[in-house]
Amino acid sequence: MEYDFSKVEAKWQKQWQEWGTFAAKNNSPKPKYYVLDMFPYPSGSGLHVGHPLGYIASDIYARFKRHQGYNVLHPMGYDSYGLPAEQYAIETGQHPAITTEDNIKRYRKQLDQIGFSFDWSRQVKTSDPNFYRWTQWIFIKLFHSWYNLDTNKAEPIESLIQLFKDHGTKGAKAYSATTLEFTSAEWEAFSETKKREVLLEFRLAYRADTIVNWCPALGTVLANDEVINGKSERGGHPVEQKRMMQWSLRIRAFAQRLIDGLDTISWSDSIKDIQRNWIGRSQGAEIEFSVDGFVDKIDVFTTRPDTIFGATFMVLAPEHELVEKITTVEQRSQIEHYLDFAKKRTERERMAEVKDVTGAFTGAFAINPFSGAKIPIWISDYVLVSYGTGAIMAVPAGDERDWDFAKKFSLNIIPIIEGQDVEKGADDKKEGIMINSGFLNGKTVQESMQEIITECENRGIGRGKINFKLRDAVFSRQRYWGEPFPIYYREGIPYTVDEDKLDQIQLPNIDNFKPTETGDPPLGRAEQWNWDRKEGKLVQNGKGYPMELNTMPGWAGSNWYYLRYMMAANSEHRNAEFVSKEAVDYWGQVDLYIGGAEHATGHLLYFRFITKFLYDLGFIPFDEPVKQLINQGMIQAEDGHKMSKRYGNVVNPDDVVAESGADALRLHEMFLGPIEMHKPWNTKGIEGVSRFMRKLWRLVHSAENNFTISEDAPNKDELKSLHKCIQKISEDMERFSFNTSVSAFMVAVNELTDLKCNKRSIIEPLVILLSCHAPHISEELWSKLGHKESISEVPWPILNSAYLIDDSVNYPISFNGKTRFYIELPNGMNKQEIEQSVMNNEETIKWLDGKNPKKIIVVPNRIVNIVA
RNA sequence: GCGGAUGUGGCGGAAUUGGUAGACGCGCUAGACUUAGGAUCUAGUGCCGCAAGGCGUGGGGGUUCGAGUCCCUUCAUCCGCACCA
Repeated sequence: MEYDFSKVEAKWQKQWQEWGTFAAKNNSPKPKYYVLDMFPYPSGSGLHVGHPLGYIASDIYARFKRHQGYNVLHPMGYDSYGLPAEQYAIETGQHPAITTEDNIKRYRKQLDQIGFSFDWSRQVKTSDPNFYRWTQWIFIKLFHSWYNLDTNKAEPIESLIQLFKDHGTKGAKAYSATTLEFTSAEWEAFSETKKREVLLEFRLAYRADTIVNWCPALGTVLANDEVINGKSERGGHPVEQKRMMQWSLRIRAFAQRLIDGLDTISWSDSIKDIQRNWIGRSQGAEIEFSVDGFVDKIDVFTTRPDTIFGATFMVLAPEHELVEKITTVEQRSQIEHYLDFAKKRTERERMAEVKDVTGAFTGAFAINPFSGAKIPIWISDYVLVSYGTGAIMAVPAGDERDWDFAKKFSLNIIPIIEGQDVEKGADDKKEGIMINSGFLNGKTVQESMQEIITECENRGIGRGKINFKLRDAVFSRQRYWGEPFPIYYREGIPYTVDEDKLDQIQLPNIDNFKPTETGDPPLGRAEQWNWDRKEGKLVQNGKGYPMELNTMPGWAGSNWYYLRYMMAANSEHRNAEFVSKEAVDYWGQVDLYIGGAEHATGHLLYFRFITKFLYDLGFIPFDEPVKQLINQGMIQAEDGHKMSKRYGNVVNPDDVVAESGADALRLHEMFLGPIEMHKPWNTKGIEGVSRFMRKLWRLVHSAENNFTISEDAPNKDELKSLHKCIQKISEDMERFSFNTSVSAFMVAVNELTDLKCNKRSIIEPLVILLSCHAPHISEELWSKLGHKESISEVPWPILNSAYLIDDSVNYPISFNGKTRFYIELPNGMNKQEIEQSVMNNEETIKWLDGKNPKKIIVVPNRIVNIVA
């Protein structure tokens, strides 16, 4: 046997562990670099060959940065709370804590044998009480905070209470979903309970009766990003809309900052666009319409206030609060019929039947505040209660949906921009000259847009307004395997457990993970799940105050886990703070984050939000978690399908490592293609990288497998091969082009094999270059070369570009852009000299065939093109 | 419908600023060594053609001495959002 990878790899993995080679130090004179992976959910099926792709890439980069002299933080952990473990528990009765621990052991074993340079001493598990007490602590901070629109940041709730005391609601520009008005005297007169109720409207973690995604099969509510096409992300079960009392996080308050922050970070355009789209900012105006015969007004949101003279009817969402009130006796049965229809229609049906216009007339009329016209008020489910005001002014000349609606129900269509043909369809272009629009006639669309808003403001019936699609994040789940809320209830009002008592609020042990017979979440089965305030501990049910029965969603822990890694395992503050000031000041933002793009609207949005929140409160010195993000592509199965147990096409990295070794797996995964692309696995192809490593091994081993190294001085060709490789690998590292570096290694070893080069001065730097991709064989050769320390912190080889320059250049000679032959010319000739040599060449004369060239283009060191 | 990405040999892919298209690897063909080889080595391998030569980066057009690369247009595939007023 030539190179015994299994022995060598096991040896170095053990050695690194003994040496503590990859432990990051929290006090180091070196510059810091933080390379983070998205930590895995430890599922029962273990890792397949696609999972380590991003980990290999980040590991290569982390190792590269160590060679460059950085103090690198490269941690790993487990996102160990979540649905699958609990589903498994319901099916088998196995406690999720046990299965999760088993899965973690298996993951660790799988990860270890790939040779990652993780600092395992900093490992986090989101289901570990020492971790989740800080997830609970952040929740408490959210609960006790509000969003100040004056300072444009989150602040402790005490400052809002002070403003209410001093000035009532007049004093505070506070973000809230509702509009409340009271004076300071009224505030002071409120009961304690009333005050708490009012504050709940402003807290960043709040409990409210809202329409949520309810998944009956999973028995829990889900956040918007956990619902894909009307089905649950986990399990693919149907999801319905339901009104329920739930905890939410007021992420909407941060919508604008979440958009603005994208300009400050290097993430892919596609992820940024997905987030912008999801946040869904749109600029327009909110305008008030009065209802004929009622004192009530209807607010509408529109992005085209300029078209208001063309608003010939109005449409309310079926759930709009005024529908009941304004419906006339004659129209009552029709409206009730439609409400019934709309209620029964599922989200999926509604989405599938977009083309099919439906609606009903309330019998009521609104007054167009500008044209003065009486316009009919309809209801239809194409208007969504959750967006804008749940009501629109319909301008059929300018909006396709309004046009379809008007056509279907024979409603009036008035052209408002010159040249519109309202018989053919709607025209939504923002250009042209206004007509039929009173004082706007003759003005451009752009002018009118601003004028109408100004006029609305003057008349007190409207104002400019920005709307967001982003909805607050539903934060409670009717599940067991998650963080318990540090919340108890007095008279139905939520109170937080004191921060210093959080060690008491651990997930209680139960043995049945289904909802209770009364429909409560599984925590309803816990025997001691009431809070004794005075003693500061959990007590038997029936005593004290009842605790919250919901748990937090799967993504609660990943909101902030990257900060916890900064705390060294032996830090004295570890149990006193979620992260120490020294640690977060030193490590700062994550410099490089690698993970899947599927988290674009979930984790990657939520943890930006929580980062901004913690920044506002002064706990951390930055408001974006990650400077640079890379989304690795998926490795598909060889048949082009997604790798999945269902198709039986899963390739297990354990098998690959057993058969070809960890270095081969690492090199092969990188060699498959660019890190961000999806690409199929190729079982045969791994032979190529294995051959490459054997070839490298043979370069410095005799036929009898004895290590042989020459101390001779290198020649020009050998130096050129090496320095070409230094240049290529260094450039590839900076642009994360790990596939091309593998080919550069192969080129170098092929060339050195041809040159029969086993010289120390060439092999040593080459092994350093390779050590990021294939650390085991590199470490072995490094030690054979006589070094006692690990290769991992040896300085990166320095490029000398003088070695790259050749004595001569082989010029392709092309005629009209087509290469015909080559001429070898000495390096350093100027344009005239090159042209002279080419024109005197007999091949050139032959190809010119007596003609005079019209033009000769000489690009030194590149090409000569003759235009004949 | 809106937004984003990707199209290059039999396959994965390379070509960083417009300058030798197909690096590197897989596969395939032939040969060497071998009792044997899924080991190793040598040579070859974009397509058509005996050759000279011609054609080639999804399709069509353009700019340029020169285009995979820039511009216009079109098609296909994948991903995200979707009656968002």
